[in-house]
Amino acid sequence: MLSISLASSVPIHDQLVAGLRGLIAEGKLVRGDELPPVRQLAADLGINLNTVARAYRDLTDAGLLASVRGRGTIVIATVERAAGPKAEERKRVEAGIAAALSDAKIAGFTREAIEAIAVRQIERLWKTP
Amino acid sequence: MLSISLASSVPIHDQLVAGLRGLIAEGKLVRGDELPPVRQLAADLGINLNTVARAYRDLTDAGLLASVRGRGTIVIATVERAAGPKAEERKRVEAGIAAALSDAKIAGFTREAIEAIAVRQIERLWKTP
DNA sequence: TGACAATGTATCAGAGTATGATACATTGAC
DNA sequence: GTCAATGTATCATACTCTGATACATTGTCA
Repeated sequence: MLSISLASSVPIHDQLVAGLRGLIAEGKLVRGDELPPVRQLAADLGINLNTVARAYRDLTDAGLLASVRGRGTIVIATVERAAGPKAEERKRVEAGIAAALSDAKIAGFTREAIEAIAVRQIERLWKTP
Repeated sequence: MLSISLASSVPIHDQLVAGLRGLIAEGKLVRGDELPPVRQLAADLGINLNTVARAYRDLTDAGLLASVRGRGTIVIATVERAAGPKAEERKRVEAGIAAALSDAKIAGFTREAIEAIAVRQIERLWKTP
């Protein structure tokens, strides 16, 4: 369900955060779901338990997860929020998309190719099943 | 023309690389343009010249810039490439877009909002003036 | 009720990276 | 040919990532 790359320059815990955020965004993890214990996930991925704990803590601080010592970690994020995104979040999101698209442009992607990729991913994330 | 955030967790030289890639992708920097000397750009941004040099070197290694000792640094990237993007680049680009969109989804963006943002940015980058 | 397993958290160490201060090498102009 | 301008190399310091290990909390079950 989750995969990481030890060769990548992006920190492992950031890869985990991105992966878990992706699962939540896709709806594969919903409010109330239990996450695997840090030791189990760490063993499955061949990394240290502290690295998984770091990712859990980051997402807990971000308000997406909740951890209780002795019990475990669950998802508390709800994708549909009552209030819309804040200005700060909008800025961050736009910057992230701009960086990805700039990269695509320089890499030689045509407008049609990048539009296809974007549309497909948006449909995958925002589809109403 | 370029701005950085010292408070951000992303390294300064990576911010510079992203910013310069963005300028190249937008066409504000084209093949042959001279970049400011590392000392000048460093002074303008209030950072060390090594940090700017690092960004220049990264982009030189990526084939976007060319530096000559004593002369300066110029842009050699051409946005329109003869060959299409490689599979590895496609994977990287898709991962970047997926991360940005997942972030947007969890932040509460609606499909319409994120589509508008994506379309606007794609048009800005790929417009044919 | 008490012992124990399961789970998250804290502490510390080693390796790597980012940033900066400083010195060096190369180019071109006068 | 000297000198200013520019990129590059070297070294130091602080910070971060990852991991090894120990601790604290929760719940179960005999």
